Amino acid sequence: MKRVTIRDVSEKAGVSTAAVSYVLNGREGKVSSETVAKVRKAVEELNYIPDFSARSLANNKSKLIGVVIPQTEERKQLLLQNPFYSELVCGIEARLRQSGYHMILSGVEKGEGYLDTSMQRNLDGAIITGIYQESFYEDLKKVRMPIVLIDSYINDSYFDSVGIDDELGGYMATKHLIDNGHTNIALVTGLIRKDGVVEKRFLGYKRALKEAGLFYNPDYVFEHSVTYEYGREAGKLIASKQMEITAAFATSDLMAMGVMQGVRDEGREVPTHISVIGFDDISVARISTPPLTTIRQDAVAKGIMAAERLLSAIGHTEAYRSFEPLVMPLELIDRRSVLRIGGSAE
Amino acid sequence: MKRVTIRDVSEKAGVSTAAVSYVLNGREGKVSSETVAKVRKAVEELNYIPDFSARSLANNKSKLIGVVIPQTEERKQLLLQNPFYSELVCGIEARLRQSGYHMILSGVEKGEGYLDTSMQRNLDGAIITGIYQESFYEDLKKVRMPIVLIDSYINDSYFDSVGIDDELGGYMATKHLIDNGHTNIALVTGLIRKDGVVEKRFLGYKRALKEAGLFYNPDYVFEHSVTYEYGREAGKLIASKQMEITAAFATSDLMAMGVMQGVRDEGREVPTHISVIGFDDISVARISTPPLTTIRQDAVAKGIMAAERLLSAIGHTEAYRSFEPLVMPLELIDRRSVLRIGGSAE
DNA sequence: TTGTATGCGTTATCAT
DNA sequence: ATGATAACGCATACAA
Repeated sequence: MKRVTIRDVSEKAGVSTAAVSYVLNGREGKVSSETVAKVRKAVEELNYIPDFSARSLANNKSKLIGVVIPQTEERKQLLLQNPFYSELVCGIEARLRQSGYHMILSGVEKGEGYLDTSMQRNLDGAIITGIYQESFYEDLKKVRMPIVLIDSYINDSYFDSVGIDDELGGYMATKHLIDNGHTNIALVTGLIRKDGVVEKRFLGYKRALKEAGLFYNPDYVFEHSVTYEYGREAGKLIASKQMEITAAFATSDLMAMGVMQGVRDEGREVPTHISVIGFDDISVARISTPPLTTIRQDAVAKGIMAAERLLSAIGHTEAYRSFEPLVMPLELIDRRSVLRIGGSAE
Repeated sequence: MKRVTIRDVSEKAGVSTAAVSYVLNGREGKVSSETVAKVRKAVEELNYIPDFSARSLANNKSKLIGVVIPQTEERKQLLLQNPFYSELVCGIEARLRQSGYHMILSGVEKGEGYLDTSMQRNLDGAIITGIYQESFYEDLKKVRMPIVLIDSYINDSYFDSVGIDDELGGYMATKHLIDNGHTNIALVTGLIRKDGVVEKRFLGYKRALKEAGLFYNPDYVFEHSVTYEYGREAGKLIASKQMEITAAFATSDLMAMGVMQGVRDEGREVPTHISVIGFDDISVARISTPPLTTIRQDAVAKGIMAAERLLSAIGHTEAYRSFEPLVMPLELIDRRSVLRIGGSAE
């Protein structure tokens, strides 16, 4: 299929390429309505489709957004297995497409930069989730394109960001357990990295403890990787050891599901023997046995808002730095995995 | 950050732009090793990054692959909620990136073409999953780029394809139930569309029935949408009605999970009262209660193979039509959701 | 082996 | 209002 160029259109319509370019880009005010009609007709008949590569070369706009999500360390595959990221991506893509943008979805080798990609592709902007080493963000800044960080506590006014109040979330979860009479509460979590979301949730956990006059016991924190498998392992430990633990706060639903299974592996029941509360409210949380009590955040909405912000930043050149970080709401979803114990009042 | 061009590099190195282009594109044979060294040095020092837009304009190669997956009808969001697609995408992206390609992931409005996108972006190829109207495929062919279809029974030698033997899968699942003494077997499925995968699974279901001398009873097929919700509804019907149904084959795990819940909603148990077998082996199948017996396919591998085939097709210009459709293996994973009933042998 | 010049499709500048 | 024409950055055919 031979490519139809803007020149073909201009010839067919009997006008200049500039005129065609004008009507194609909505600057119809600069051209007579008669010319507009002729051009539209020619475009239609020739089935003209503009070449974004050429366009990008001419004006440095690609209508392309880079979306980065974390990947598994071993197999270098996207972390889409975690439904949380899937939903995020769904939201982003839908919103972007609605405005005529496309999304390049990729992971990034750890330690490697994203500068190459952004420059090669003339990206109009990027949405970054996950947490990377500092040099990664420095690179990003050099490119001078709008960037939205999701779930990042990088404190740099260059970046716009959307997230949740993770500290509050951790507090809410732990408080809920405490309100139900639990005093020996485990924390099951992925690696607690500086400025990461789990660190904040961890902080919230400690705050709730302290507020209730409970001691923080380091032996009660099970920290490893954000996987079902590790959650299960932790669950086994919690259920088997001669510990007084009666409840666990898992910093992600994926892990919470594992914890519940681990508890069962040891012949004990959730919530009869061990109560469990998760974080995220991924779709399986609703359908697990028992249905998981959790802190809900709306991942799809998060993705949509991130895209929204990015698009608006792309529109308003250089004025985009003025954004306040966007903090999305949280909600406690009380299902069946937490048991009220003791005789404590509400 | 001012863009460093090939001209900057050539000047710094004291050679021509052609020389730079040669060493950058691996045609080092055309140039003295001394020049190569000078160029490499200059590239390094200037931190030169080629512009893919320009490259694309000059030689019609974009290093960009279009990946299309189905989307929800109502909200126009990607079907990534279904873990099956997530895994597919993971595999595709990982393999593509490994070869220096990027992926534009998108859904496509129903009825709308993909021709625009492919031409605008100068895509080097595309991977399509899902089933679309004929005109969609016709458009695709016009662009004359390599295309791999996943899970499609479009019979057109232009397209390469990777999939599984869905008929066999349906047969295996149904046969397994029959082998366990079941004779009244329901089918719970999404819309049975011509040339779609579920149609084939449906055919396999009927073949197993016929082979066992069982009658095909249209009242036993529950056909609607591929969702947990509908599965649940069907499960309720199956468990409540005064039917003789003792087992159900759900054409996707997502639905199978729903069926199990629906059965429970009616106060009955899986597999005690109703046996359930699914399809796909998504990750939650392993951790459901009870763990789901299912027909396993490896979605990640499917994605990797699709990407692999596409890349190879891109390499061998126009010779790519010679491919045989790739059929990936299937495996019955026997867990705990199917009960052996009656006194049948084997 | 190396350099020059042209084309790729579009936008934007500048005359007309 | 409209139409030439020069970038944009790279690859490559061709000349040296």
